[in-house]
Amino acid sequence: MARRSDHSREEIQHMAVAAAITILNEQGVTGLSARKVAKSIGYTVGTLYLVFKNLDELLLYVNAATLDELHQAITEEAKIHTDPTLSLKSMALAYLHYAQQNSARWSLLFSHQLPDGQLLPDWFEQKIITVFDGVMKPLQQIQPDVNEQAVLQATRELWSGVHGACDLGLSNKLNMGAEFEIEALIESFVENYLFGFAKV
Amino acid sequence: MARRSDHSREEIQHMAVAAAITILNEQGVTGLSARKVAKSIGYTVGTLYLVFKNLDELLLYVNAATLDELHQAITEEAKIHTDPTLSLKSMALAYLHYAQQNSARWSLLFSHQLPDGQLLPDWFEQKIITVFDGVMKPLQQIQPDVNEQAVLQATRELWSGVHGACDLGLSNKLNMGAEFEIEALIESFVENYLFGFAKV
DNA sequence: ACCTGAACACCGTTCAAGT
DNA sequence: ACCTGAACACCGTTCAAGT
Repeated sequence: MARRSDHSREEIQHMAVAAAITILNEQGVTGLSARKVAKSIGYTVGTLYLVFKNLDELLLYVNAATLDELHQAITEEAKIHTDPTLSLKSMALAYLHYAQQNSARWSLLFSHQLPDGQLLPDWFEQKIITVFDGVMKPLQQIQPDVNEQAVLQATRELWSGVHGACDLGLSNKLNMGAEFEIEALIESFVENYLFGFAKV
Repeated sequence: MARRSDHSREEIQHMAVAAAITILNEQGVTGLSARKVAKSIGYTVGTLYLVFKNLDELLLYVNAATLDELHQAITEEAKIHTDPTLSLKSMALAYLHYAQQNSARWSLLFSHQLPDGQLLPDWFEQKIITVFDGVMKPLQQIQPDVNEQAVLQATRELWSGVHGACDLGLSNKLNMGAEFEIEALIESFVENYLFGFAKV
């Protein structure tokens, strides 16, 4: 031991991220720890700190992968429809379904906060922008003459709503009776918001 | 030691909840622990487990107090205006400001999940309903002829949006340029949604 | 009956020491 | 140069023992 060079720095990083995702899926957010990740890739905890600044940095890479998958899940839905309202509705439902099927990863993506008030790195912010861009296009179709700044803001307004509904819905904080379903709520929400957005 | 009876069960519970709130305000969610709460009220950790089933139960009471305060902050705003749209706008802003000023407590309220998939106790669900009731009244004013089921759902649609905007906005996940402000975004969101809600 | 203190099984993070 | 193993300062939770 104590000198192996079985894997490069980058290989260890990738292995760790993959292991973390598996642990998240199997044991949830609270089941994840640096020690478990290290054990699962056959290294000591110390090695993880040779390759990542700390656990937060590892989680950042995990969240980056989640954000990429989320983006893919949403935009795949968008291609099917030519009507922008239908596109946005099915994108919203795709967002919900991704959250339902990957609840631990989805919840880590939004609950994880860097310490102090450290800002997210630029390449991570870029990924967020890319997701919003996918939502923005159908909105531009609906209101082609409005200035870009307004569409940018509307994108965030609409997506905040979809996100909030998924978040509260999946954590049972909407007090939904059996009477109404989260899918129907999200569809109706998108409809109502878009009607207001199209009013100008 | 080992037999004091300085305080009743209920007194220790209240002291613990108050201490937890102070720690949350001073050290944030990650700074809170059962051991710190115990130390701060002058008891051993073990005593906490005589009075609460576990840490989750203590946090539930902390969250109940937060929910009460949130409700009060929101409904105080509602009384000032007679116009329902203005009421809902200022309620949304009151929600945002409470979240900004009590970020640790607000974030615990929504991030805390009971283990397994245990359901929230009835008295806690009742508090959630009470908050939604405050939002529901102005919506009923806007659409007095629509059935209650629809207004119930619209309440959740609207409030999910406000919640999502606060959540993403305060955790810097909206990728807001300096160009637009979270307050303006929330006001515009409420306007757009209500326009769609009033369309029927 | 009430409370403690120590124990158990975990954490994240660091770093001297080994090869 | 790369990795380990042990240490440090923390966790939540339990429970025999003390008064």
